[in-house]
Amino acid sequence: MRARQRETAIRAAALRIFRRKGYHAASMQEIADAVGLYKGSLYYYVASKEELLVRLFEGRTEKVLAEVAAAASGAGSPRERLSAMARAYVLGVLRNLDSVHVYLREEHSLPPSALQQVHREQKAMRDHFERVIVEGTSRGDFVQGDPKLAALALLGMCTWVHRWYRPRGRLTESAVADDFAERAVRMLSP
Amino acid sequence: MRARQRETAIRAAALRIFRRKGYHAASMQEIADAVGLYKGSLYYYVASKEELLVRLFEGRTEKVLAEVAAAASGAGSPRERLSAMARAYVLGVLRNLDSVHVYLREEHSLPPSALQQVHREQKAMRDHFERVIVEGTSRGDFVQGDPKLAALALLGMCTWVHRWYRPRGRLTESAVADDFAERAVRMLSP
DNA sequence: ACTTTTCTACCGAACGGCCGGTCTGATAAT
DNA sequence: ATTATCAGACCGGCCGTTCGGTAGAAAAGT
Repeated sequence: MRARQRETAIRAAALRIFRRKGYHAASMQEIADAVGLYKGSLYYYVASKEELLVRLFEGRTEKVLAEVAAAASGAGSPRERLSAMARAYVLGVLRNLDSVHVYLREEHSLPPSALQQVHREQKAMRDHFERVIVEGTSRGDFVQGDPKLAALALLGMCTWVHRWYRPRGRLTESAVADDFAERAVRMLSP
Repeated sequence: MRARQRETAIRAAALRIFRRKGYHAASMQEIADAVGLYKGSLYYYVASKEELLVRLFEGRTEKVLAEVAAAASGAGSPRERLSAMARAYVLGVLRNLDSVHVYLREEHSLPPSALQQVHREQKAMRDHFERVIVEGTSRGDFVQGDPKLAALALLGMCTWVHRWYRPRGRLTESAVADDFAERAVRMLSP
């Protein structure tokens, strides 16, 4: 009931503020102000500032990781699958800009165990791409080359959209995702 | 004389520490410890923590910006020039990993005027790439497409190397730069 | 040659302020 | 009456910053 909404509101405010100012520069007071509470009252919902940050990381990559995994092991040629993966990934980034910013920027403000989890997720994402790239290369669909480097190049290109995309700008999320999916495939095609 | 060395040492320590912990999480005490001074003594060399950060940004992009500009307006086909630009850019990133990390991560810890300067530099870099891409496209060397998006994709891919490159790892700086230069061209080739 | 002053580089204590976090008594809802 | 929720004062601690002081070298005066 009300408590649930509060908790959601607190998390949402924290995410917004952490993105804008960074975790360390943000104060619990600001978050409290944003949800209309006094600082002390936050601790009814949250054990600590750090725990709040950790919670913001939890489950954030689940959805896009699942989508990319599905595209990776779906039907179609490696080219088609890679395109779908890139598209899903870019859309995942664009639809969660605040999360992505915090996820990438505050990684090392996390306690060790949470950091490990983040690294596992990132590796899982890389592995999906690498697998499809290897497969496509062995079939001759993709140019020869270091598949690890290829995956990193691709993910870099797609991750970076979070730094320049403006939600109410010239381009829709879909337009960017489509364009980048095409580029991803072309980058690997002979 | 000695003062000069101290100042250099302070900046170097600050850069290292800002990269490892982030600007706000780092304390003047740590920087003082790293150079063997008391934190109060730092203020003999530096007006404030913020000024220290600003100084770390100063002139950081000058060299690579000049190299990329030279490659952009050099001889050769757009393909060759773009390749040289990407190579120069990647090398610039790889050879200044600490600076790049701080540059990208602490951008918005800067006072407004310094932030403006950073944005100008970033725009200048984008413009160089965009110009060559437009030229190559009009000559038919590159595929049709949004040149702004192309530049952003390319720069994203190349900038992202700072997140995964390990100086004493498997790959030399040159190997990565060469590989990425090739990928950059391929991404735009029909 | 010897004394005195000036300057540089640094010390180290202290300061005000804000931080994350705690505590308690009041309030509002049931 | 009981319980869930919150207001607001409060704490210790660390933060960036200031500042009076000083050792020692260099420069100037005699």
